[in-house]
Amino acid sequence: MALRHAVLAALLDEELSGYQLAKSFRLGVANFWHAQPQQLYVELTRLEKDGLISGREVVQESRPNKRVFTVTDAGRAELEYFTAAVAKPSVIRDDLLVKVYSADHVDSDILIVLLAERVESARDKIELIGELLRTLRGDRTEEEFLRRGERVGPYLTGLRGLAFEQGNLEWCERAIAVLTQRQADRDNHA
Amino acid sequence: MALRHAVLAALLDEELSGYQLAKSFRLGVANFWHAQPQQLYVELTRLEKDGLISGREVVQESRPNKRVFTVTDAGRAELEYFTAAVAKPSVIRDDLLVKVYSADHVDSDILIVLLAERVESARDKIELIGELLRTLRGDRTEEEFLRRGERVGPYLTGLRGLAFEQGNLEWCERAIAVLTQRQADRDNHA
DNA sequence: AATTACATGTAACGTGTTACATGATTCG
DNA sequence: CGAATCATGTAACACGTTACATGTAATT
Repeated sequence: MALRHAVLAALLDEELSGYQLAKSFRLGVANFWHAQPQQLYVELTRLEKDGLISGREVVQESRPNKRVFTVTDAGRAELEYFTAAVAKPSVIRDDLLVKVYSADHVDSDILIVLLAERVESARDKIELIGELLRTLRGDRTEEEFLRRGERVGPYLTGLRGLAFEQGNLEWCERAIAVLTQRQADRDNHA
Repeated sequence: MALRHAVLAALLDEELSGYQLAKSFRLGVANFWHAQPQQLYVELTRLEKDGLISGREVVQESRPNKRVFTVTDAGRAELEYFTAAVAKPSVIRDDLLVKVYSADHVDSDILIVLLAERVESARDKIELIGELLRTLRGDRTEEEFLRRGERVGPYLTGLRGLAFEQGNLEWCERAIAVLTQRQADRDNHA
């Protein structure tokens, strides 16, 4: 059981449809849990069947109808139970790092291009999370919000995501510099 | 295909047995790819069957015999092909962050304990990676090593892992401070 | 007119985790 | 004498990804 709790957490403050949930995953939740929209629909079905969330149909005009979900008491209990259990170590999987690990055996040019692309996507992500955080805290300062605001949970995880992407950015730039330098040295030598 | 390339990358510089590979994953590779030892044995079998690595039996006295593996030319080609392909965005999954996301709805005491545990494991990890990096660079300075050393790939990914764990550490401490503060405020109010 | 956003699902397949299974040797 | 290290695997199950499948409405 895994995605299950991420979904429950995402539905705690807001009643969401599968589609909106997917959006929420792309933004906030993605900082610590990835899921394809399709997987979310499957999970929502399961959670409802297990009585941890309950759905209700919302009729819309000029938009397809949708089903929105809220966490039930049983769902809240499940989340509390989950929270009390020991946290498994975090899982990371990153293609790009696999490639960099092989740096001494593969073409550096390609790596530099891929690293530069990652720099760009990190920048975008930083921008996005920045907006999310601004929205959450409104016109309060961060200090003030963290002290008295509602929804510090999402804010804190947002901060982690932000730091992660900044780490990505800095590391990618460093890696590009190193690989470029080595390439220049090698060329001079030849 | 996923773990497959991480294994190939890990076997590039060194001939390793399944057991040693598992160790290598716990240390260096774990910074960007997680795998259970069991999974590695399965993957090694598959890779050998596909001709991407080749194994040879090493007879040992006073230790069980083992099979060590090297990457074949086909394996190297496969890695190069993989490297040239676009990198998928990195995947993160972290139980602890799911819990913190729910911070406004669950017991903070538990969260603080879990965060403190994570601080400890981050410290351990930082220690471990530090040693790994020192081993890799020998008596050279980092600058010097990155410029002229062999095996900069593993070194660079090590640096990323280090920064990641330091980010973890700082963030956990911040989160603990925030949650503690809020709890104190709430108690004073009551 | 085309693209993006809204809206929801199923089926096949690939991947990963956990539990099960075994056994020798070394270190504290 | 018990725990950790060395050493390798299988089987059942859980989880996740990709491809397939469909259709309306708003925006550019």
